[in-house]
Formats: sequence, C-alpha cells, structure tokens
Amino acid sequence: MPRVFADGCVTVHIFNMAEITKSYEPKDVEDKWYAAWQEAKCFAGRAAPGQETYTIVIPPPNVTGILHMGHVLNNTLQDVLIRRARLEGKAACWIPGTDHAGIATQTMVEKHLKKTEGKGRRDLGRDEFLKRVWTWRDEKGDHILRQLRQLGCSCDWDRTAFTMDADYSRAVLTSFVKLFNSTDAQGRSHIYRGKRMVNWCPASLTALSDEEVEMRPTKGFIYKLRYELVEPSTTKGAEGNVMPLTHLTVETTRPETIPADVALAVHPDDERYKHLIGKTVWRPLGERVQLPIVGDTAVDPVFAAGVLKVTPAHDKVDFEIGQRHKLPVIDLLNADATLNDLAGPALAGMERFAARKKSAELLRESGALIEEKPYENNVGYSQRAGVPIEPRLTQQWWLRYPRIEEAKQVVRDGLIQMHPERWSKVYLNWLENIQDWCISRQLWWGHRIPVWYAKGIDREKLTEADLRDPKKIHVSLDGPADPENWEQEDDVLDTWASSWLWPFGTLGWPDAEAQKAANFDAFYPTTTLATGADIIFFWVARMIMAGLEFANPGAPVEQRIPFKHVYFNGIVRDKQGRKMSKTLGNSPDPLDLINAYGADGLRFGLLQIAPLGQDVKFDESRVEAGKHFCNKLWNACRFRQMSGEMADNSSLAAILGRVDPAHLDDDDHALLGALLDTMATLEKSFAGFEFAGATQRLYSFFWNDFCDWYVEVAKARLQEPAAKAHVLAVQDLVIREFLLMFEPFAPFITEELWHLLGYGAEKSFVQETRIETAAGLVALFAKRGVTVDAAATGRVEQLKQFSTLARELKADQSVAQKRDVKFFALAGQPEWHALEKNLSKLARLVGAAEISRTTEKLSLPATVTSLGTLYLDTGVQVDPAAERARLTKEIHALNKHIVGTEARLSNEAFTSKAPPAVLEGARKQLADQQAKRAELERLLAAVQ
RNA sequence: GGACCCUUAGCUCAGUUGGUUAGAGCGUUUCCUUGACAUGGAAGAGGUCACUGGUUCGAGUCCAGUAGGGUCCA
Repeated sequence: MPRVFADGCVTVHIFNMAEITKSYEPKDVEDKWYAAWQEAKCFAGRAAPGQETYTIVIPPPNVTGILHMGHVLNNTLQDVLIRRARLEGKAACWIPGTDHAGIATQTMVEKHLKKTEGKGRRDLGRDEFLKRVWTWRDEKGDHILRQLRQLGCSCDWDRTAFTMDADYSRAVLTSFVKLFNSTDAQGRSHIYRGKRMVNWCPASLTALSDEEVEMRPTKGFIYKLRYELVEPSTTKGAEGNVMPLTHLTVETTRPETIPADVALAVHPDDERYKHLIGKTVWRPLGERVQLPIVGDTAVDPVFAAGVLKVTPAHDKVDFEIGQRHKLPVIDLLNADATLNDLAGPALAGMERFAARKKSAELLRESGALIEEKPYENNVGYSQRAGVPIEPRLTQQWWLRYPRIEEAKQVVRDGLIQMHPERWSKVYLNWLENIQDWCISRQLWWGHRIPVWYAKGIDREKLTEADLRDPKKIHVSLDGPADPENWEQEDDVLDTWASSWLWPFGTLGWPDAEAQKAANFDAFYPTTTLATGADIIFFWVARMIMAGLEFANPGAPVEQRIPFKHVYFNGIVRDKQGRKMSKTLGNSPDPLDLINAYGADGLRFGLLQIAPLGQDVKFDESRVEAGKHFCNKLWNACRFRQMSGEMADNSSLAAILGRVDPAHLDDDDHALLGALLDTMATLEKSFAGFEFAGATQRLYSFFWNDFCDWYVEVAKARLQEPAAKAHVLAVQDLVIREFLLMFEPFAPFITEELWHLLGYGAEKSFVQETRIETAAGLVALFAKRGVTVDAAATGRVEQLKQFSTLARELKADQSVAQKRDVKFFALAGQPEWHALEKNLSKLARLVGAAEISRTTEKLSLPATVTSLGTLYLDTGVQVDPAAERARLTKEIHALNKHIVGTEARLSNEAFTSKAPPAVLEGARKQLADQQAKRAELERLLAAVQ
C-alpha cells in the first residue's frame, strides 16, 4: 500500500530492493516484519540432533499485567540474547508465558465484582467465583504478551505457558505429592501441616511467606504502662540501694493487645526483677486477672525498663516464650484484624488501629498509662496489599526446602553463574538462614492443595502421625476413589510454589510424552535466566532447588540445574530515583515510547543506560538518541543505494568477490580493522553480559568510523571509475556485517534494510544467516588475498587530526564555511608523501579549493599538525594581535603537558621501573610536544 | 545491628587485569540547509573523577577510613 509522507514523498513497500525513503518510519516496518516472522514461525525452538541450544524461559508476568519499563528492559535483554544465539547458529528457544498471580489477580477480580455487582466472592461461592476469574483472564489476560510482540520479542509463541494451564497445574500438584511423600536428610517429610505463627494479611485474608513481608519504618507511639504487683515488693536501684516497688513498667506499641496478655517476662539474670519471677501482676486492661511473671532470656534487659508483656497470640517472640512457659494463648483478633469478644466489651468489634487509640484512652483513665511518646519502629507490611501484617496462629502447610546444600554447591562451583557475581553472596546468605516455607494460601484462585481429609475429622487437631495415616488423610493427584467420604483442602498453593517449576514445567515435565514433544532433553537445562534481583529469593533460589529436586532425577547435577547463567538486570527508576510504579504514575507507557521512537529506538536507548545489574534512571533522551541512530543507519543505507547500482549482495562470498585487494587503501584497511574490532568487542560483551559496552561500540563504529569518516572520504573515490565498484563492495560488506551485529538490538530496521539492500532473499530473514566471528572473517579475508593492515588505522588517525586542525584554523579565522580557501603545508618529504595521496579527499573534507606544498615559511595564520605546519590563505588581512593571542594560548596549553611529561621522565624511579613500552611512549610524546612547541614559537615570532 | 551497591561534565551514564591530554548521549555556545541524514554536519565551552589517608615510578581504577545516597537481610 503506498504511503504518502508529510513532505509529499511517496513510498511503496515491495519486498525487495525498493527505494529507501528519506527518513525511517518504524510503524509500518515493525508491523509488517513481526507478522512475517510469525507467519514463517521462525521463532520456533527446534533443535537438530547435536545442535547447540540456547534456552531462555521468560520471567512470567502477571497474566493480567500490563507492560511497564521494567518489562521492557528485562525482555529486551532476553530478546537480544536469544537473537544473538540464533545468529550464532544455535537452536534458540525462548519460552513465553504468564503467571496466575494468586493474590493480585483474585484481588483485582474481587474489586471488579464489588464494583459491578456489589458482591463479594463468598456471595458467589468458590466455583462461580473461579468461573469469573477465568472469564476475566480470557478477556483481559495475555495483553502483556501482545505488547511484547510490539517490542519485537522473538518468543516461541506456540510454547506459551500459563501457570494455571491443565498441564502445568498437573506439574504443580505432582511436585506437591512428591514432596509430601519424600523426606529430607533427617527423615522428615518435606511437607507438613502445622499450627504456627504466620504472617497474616488482614486485607487479603491469607497467610504470607516471610518473603512477602516488607519491613517499613513506621511512625507511631510507644506507651509506658504500669502493671501493678499483686503483692508490693522491692527492687535494687542503680547504686544498689533497695527501693520499694509497687508496679512493673512495661513499654509497648500495641496496647490494644493487653487483653491477650498472659504474663510478664523479665530476664532471669536481671538483678532488678529476678526475685519477682513466680509473683503476679494485675492485667491493666480487659478482664482483671493476675498474670504470672516469668524469667526468659529472650527479654532484652536494656530495652525500656527490661520488662516484656507476653502476648503469645500476637507476636512471634511472645509465642515462643509462651511455649517455653506453657502459657495459654488468647487470640483477640479476627481474620480481618478487628477485635473479637475476648478483647472485652470496650474494644470488641473495633478495627485494630481504632482499638489502639481507645485502649490508650482507657489506660489513661485508669491511671495505668504513665507516658505516651512518638516512636518509630519497623513494622511488617504485606508487600501486595500494603497494610501491616498480623502475626497470627493458624494451621498452614509448610515446606522444608529440598536440596538446600546442593543449591549452594552449584553456585559455589560455578555451575550456575550469577551476573554480576556479587548476587551469589546474597543468594548463599539467604540459603544459610533459610526458614521453612509457608506454601498454603487462603485464596481460591490458585492450585488447590491435593489433600483430602476424611469426613468428620477435626482438621485443627491433626498430628504429624495423622498426616501419614491414609485413613485420615489422602494425598494424590486425582483424589480419592471414594470422594463422597472425603473433603478437599480449601487452601491453594502460594503462586511461587508453581512458578518455581517454570524452567521444566514449561518443557513438559512431568509427563514423558510431553517432555519428548517439547524436546526437553535438548532445551533443559536452560541457558540464561534474565530477571531482577528483587526476586532472587522468591523465584531464582527456589527454581534452583526445584530443578535439582525434580528435573532429570538421578542425573549428574549439571543436568538437573535449571539454568547456567543468571543475569540480573537493574531496576528502571524515574528521574528522582524512585521505582516506577502504577500507584506513583511515574512510568511512561512503553507503547507511547514505541509510537514516538520506534521499538528499535526504545530498545537501543534503554540498553545504552542499562549497565550490568545496576539500577538505571530512565532518561527519555536516550531513547530519542536510539531513534536518531536508527535514522542514521537508515540514511547511510539510503546513501549507499544512491551511490551506485546495487550489485550481488546475496552472500558474503559474493560481496567479498567484489572487493578488489588491489584497490584497498588505508581508509579501507582502517575501516575493516574497526569492523573486526567491533565484532570482537561484541563477542566479548556477550560472553560477559555487558550490553552497554556492546551498544556503545556499535554506535561509535557506525556513526564515527563508518559515516563520519569512511563514507565522507569515499565520496571522492566514488568519482573514480576504477575504484567505484570496489568502494561500494566495501560498504556493502561493512553494512552487511553491521546489520548482523545490530539485529539482536534492533530487529525491525535491520530486517527491513537487509532486504532493501538485497542481503536476503524473499521469504528469508536476517536471523537465518550465520554471523561471522571476527576470527572467521579474518580467515575469509585471507582466502580473498586480503590482510587487514593494522598500521593503516594510525595513518588514518593522522589524517583525521589533520582535517580537524584545518577546520579549527578555518573556524578561528572566521571562514569555517568558505570553500575557496587555500592551504599550504610546510612538510618534509615523508609527511608530504602521506598528504599527497589524500589531497582530494582532504580538500573536500575541510572545504578548501586547494592544499599544496610549500617549502618556504609563509606569513599566514598557521597551525601545527603531525604532518607539517599548515598555513591558511583566506585572502583577507589577518589581525596580528589576534594571531599572537591564539598562538600564545596554544603554546601555554601545550606547556602544561610538556612540564608534566618532563617531570615524569626526569623521575629516576619512573625510568627505572616503568615498562619499556610506557617509557618509550612518554619519550616520544615529549619529543612530539617539544617539536610542536618549537614550531608554534617560531610561528609566533614570525607574526608581525 | 549485619551485608552489598552507588557518588566521574548542567543532566543521564560509560570508563573489565593501574599507564599518553578521563569519554558518550542529551543540554549549551558559534557557524552551516553543500544532492544520504537538520532525527544532520563542523568547531567550541564545560570535569580538584564525593572527601581523607595509604600502596605504587604511576590511582577515576587497588586498600583503609569518612560523608552523602540507595538496596537487601535481621
């Protein structure tokens, strides 16, 4: 379909060798090529026998999520890796998918339900509610996967997985059953059920794992309270004097829990109180009862007055103290953190924070409150719901992690490498202090735990032994044969207890047939996991343990690990350094950026600010620069097309066949040298996951080495009939190799240009081409009789400096734009020889009518180059004073460097200890600087 | 309290085994629409590399400490 641009330019997209337009318009190109790639199924992970594979599993985004900048960075990185692997000839497989995200999704649907129908989930019942969630997922889900296509992600979409898929669910339940039936090193079942203190989220009404709790400093109050002794006593003061004692002073931030106090605790060695152990105090709030004073080493005698109120139901430490002293448990909180009747009539029914205020008032009235002062302490918040969690004693399912030691060892041994390496320390530290994992959630959306209780059994009172009694508990994938006698567990599994199977669950595990169909043997272990360090515990560590436990059982450890490399990308932050988040509204919509700058521009721009594992502040100007770079590439190719007839570009051999070794000049050699260097740099960058370095080199190679210099100097050579075909061949070669290197970073524009310049046949794609290694290209050059002359780079560098100095001189003389000026070079024979060969292109570059040799010293403005003194004849009278000032300034600047170099060289320690190359470099530098200064001084003296 | 990271130009960032005069993009100053590209070209200004000390012939780079910022774990 013809497209008319604003400037009236009309373009028609035909498949091959169309005329290149004036500027790059990403939209059409992106849509067209993505559709073509998909149609050709060229992202399919297919491995020939023996072919090296490269596998990535996507960190599955929430099924109802939308693309944000973090996804863009993370997925661009994965796409860069997978596309590069394809170009290297590996069987690349990138498995996409989504996570059912239990709490997040259920909360979202519940909110929607409330808003549209005014109902809660319990009004609908479990089955009906789940139907609604699935409908929601079908309507709103996978949006993010479509967005990833717009970014250019080359996932194998036929493998798209979802953690709630039937197959995947079966994998999740299988893992549960296997862990339930297996034991750890101490012979204990990996999975058990127990009434323990958990992190309870009063908003989501479920237990959370420790990892889902976030400690936040929170401003509140601390209340200093009197607990009256039933029998007054004495205590020892600071000087050992005996003083009367009528009450104990307790400080607490949670006075509303006093009705649940069952004791006071003091340190057993505390001289002030140890004689009181066994005595009693009056509870100051709630039912007026006597509380025992117990001695426990968990009490910090230095904190506050050294007396702790013991509230076993509402604090983890208190619970443990309660257990040690066989104290009762009074739970006065409901699931939603309102107070129940045990709190007493004054507080019952109140919300916890209101109850806190109320109880402080009551205590003040009764005289028990001594003081109330502002206080900041760390409070655990539900990461998802953002409310303070409550420690709560409930029955939950727990996992004793399998393979903890092995999981440490594979990282220590380098079988799994983390990039940057420092994260392995964080990982190991977590494993050293690992706690059992609370895997049950009181939700409906998720994998329902495959446990059935015999009807009529009291679930609250089941013992460890009962759990192993098949008459009381049934655990299996498909449930009991006589379902009428059983009731299934209501809880579902933590979302992470499904996604920890992701690297093999997406490859067919545990079904042998499915594994074969997915080519599990070729693609597992996966190669690289790219993710954020914020989920190193949630996901990375757990996947490693799961892989070791379940994948390729019995095989050597290197076949069981889930991945070989973990690349931690940084977190994308806003200009103020804040995390980008929906609530802050500080994240630009990536699709807006794609519309404004093109997907390639966004990808390239973001990678330029994404150093290894460091957080990045998002800077839109980088994305704009990415777009500009694409446009530069586009126009360089456009210029190539306009410079001469296109010849056979269909293969590297064909292009090399058009390169004429007899016509290779210094510029060709320098350019090919830079190309080889860029290729080598990329090879090194990919090996070390250093993307910023790779993008920088690509940028400078193409823009500076190729466009700014080679293309400009080649303009003169293109006028020579004998050299023209050769020069075009060199350009075709370099553009081809550049497109191959650039394709992983900018797949759309490279694909388009690849075809426009005839590198690829119709219905073929860049990624089907094998990229050469630098060494491989050197060998191909050699076959063609070409040896890249490394010394040419230095000679070209001299010419670059020469033109810069010539332009600078013109600018100084205010004739920067005049093109009819004359230059005279006062040069020795070798210098003139170097210049003579390049006069036409130099004249063109600097904008001169003529550059010629002079053997006489002239009275003209001049500059000193490494190829001789260069005089500029503008035809206009110069101002001697200004000339003297200019030369003096330059001499002054040069002097500073000479002084420094002289000082170094006159230091005997330096001359005796520095390596010869460094020493020689310094000597040569000094000689050059001194010669230049001498010449500048001569010029200065000559100005009259 | 423990661990880790960061501090380089006005802004965002490179700078991987220590070695000429520390780089890029954006911004900024001057000049330029010359047939690839103004999404461009040319020339320029702009840095005590947070601070202090140490190791070394030589430190942005290595070591120790200080200050500020950030993250994780308790």
